[in-house]
Amino acid sequence: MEQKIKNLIKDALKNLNIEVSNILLEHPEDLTYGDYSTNVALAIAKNIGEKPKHLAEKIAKELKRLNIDATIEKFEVAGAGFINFYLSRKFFSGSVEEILNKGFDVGKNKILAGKKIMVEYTDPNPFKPFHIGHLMTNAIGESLARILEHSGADISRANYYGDVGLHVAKAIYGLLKDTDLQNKAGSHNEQASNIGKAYVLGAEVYESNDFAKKEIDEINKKIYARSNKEINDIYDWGYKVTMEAFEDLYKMLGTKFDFYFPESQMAPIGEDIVRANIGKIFDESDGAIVFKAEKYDPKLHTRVFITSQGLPTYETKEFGLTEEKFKTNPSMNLSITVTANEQADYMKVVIKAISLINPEHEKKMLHITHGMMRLEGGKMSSRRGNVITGESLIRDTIALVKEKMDTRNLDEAEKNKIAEAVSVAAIKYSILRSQIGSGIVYDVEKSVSIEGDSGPYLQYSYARANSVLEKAQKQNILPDFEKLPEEIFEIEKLLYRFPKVVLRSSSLYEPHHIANYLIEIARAYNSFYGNNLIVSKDDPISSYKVALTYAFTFVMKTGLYLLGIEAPQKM
RNA sequence: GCUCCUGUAGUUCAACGGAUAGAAUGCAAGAUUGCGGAUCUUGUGAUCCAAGUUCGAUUCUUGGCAGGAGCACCA
Repeated sequence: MEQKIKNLIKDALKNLNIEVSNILLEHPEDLTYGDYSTNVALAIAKNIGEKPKHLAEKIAKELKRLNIDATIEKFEVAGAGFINFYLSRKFFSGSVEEILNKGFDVGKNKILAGKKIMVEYTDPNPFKPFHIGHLMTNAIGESLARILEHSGADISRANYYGDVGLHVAKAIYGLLKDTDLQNKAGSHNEQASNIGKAYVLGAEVYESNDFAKKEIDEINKKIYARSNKEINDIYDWGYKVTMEAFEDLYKMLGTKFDFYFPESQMAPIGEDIVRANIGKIFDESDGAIVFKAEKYDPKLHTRVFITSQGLPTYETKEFGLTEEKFKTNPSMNLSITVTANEQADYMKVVIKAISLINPEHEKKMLHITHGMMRLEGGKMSSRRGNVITGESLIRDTIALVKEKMDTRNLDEAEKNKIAEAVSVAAIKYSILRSQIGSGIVYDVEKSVSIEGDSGPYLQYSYARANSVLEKAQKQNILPDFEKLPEEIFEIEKLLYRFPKVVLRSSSLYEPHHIANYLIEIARAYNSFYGNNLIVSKDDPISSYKVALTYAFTFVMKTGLYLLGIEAPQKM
């Protein structure tokens, strides 16, 4: 449709002997301005030396002479020189029919067809708590992965985790000091939670107590060397249960990773590359191997790649990770890493270094950063340990959802499943509703109690539409396009725009456009629902309203899927 | 001190350089003998400041002010 209108405008301009390479056609924000709008007259008026409005009138006149089919109801000149197009009843019923044909494939496009893209996100470390920052990265990464997939990309999901390092030593120190925390009686979630506590304990004394600090450094060396049986046993157990606990969370959050990259294996790969380039790209400074990025870009800074003690830093490991990613996926077109924005500058330095060694890799790397997730009450730092864990946040949210739920025809298992889906929706929607760059303040109470701008509201709209369809099925009213209403409902004017919203989210790597769009269609559908009796034997257009309801459910469920949110039939 | 990000209704967020700056929530008023009241309808209310570019700036540029993040052996 869009192309059709563009061609029409092009033809009209040609008749006026005007050549324009790029015609901007957009959906006006305000539906009263029509379904499509172009500003060509405004854009070219100056070059041609005419008043925009006058030129718009001329173009409109020319459009009128062209053969326009029945999908366009009318068009008119408005404002400073816009030409607005109003689509017809026929177009909208056709678009609803198209959505029904596509089903859950609605909104798919092929702009990334044939592209292999890896998305790395979440990245929690074994032995450390999975905190709400990980939850945020996961929500964003999973949504991006699904959106890009919907655009035809061949997506793989990757997880990078610190299986060795000081944080492990801190946790093991804690476990050695407080052996109760080694209790293996509970579920792996409970055991992982104890290990998290042990980490907090170790992290605290590392800062405050020099003696403990030395002890932890010793443990760290023993972990690397695997020289102590007791430490090895604790390590193997702790590694296993914390990783298992993460998998439980991923399952609940709807993520399945294809690749796991452990830091311990990335480090030597990176170290080889760094050491091979000392004197060329890397310099020695105070006994450490550093990269002076400011030599190449004044906005960057120097970072240590190998410490004066000879240990590779995170920078070097990232180097190895990049190498490994491209090695395991030779034909990869793009490697996306999602992290919090505190790593933005650090990553720029690393990527700069990579560009000097392997410019091909650098061109295919994209770092997407997001703001902090905060709760009422301020800061959190995983190093200091005063964190809110992802699991506790979900648990608290579930408790609140259960209080609010209408439990009439549900058994306990079903109820739990739905409460879980609603809670995950509440959290994910709070994260994905706004631009990912800036931080969010998450208020558990509000995320579920807010009406009208929340994940649960979207799910509720979907579930209610499903009830309508159930009733229609019972009365044997099937979707049909024979008899059409005269009125064009707002919901119809929004539903056909879904593919364009997906396209936008996908090309800008911004999930929030979909979140905002879903709120719009939920509101429009609820309004339609409130003002119309949809299922009615006596109403000749009931079949069309049922078709419209089906279309809404397809778009809503697909949209929620792209945000990583489940849409239960009932709730 | 330097670098990056963000400043929009009371609050939380939108707006590919375009029209009367959209929603949600809050507040005020109203609807429901129908399909799920976690609903619907109406009203209320905002671009941090100052210059510049442009036919047109919330958007781009510069300078302030305010908040967040980062800046050498942590990740």
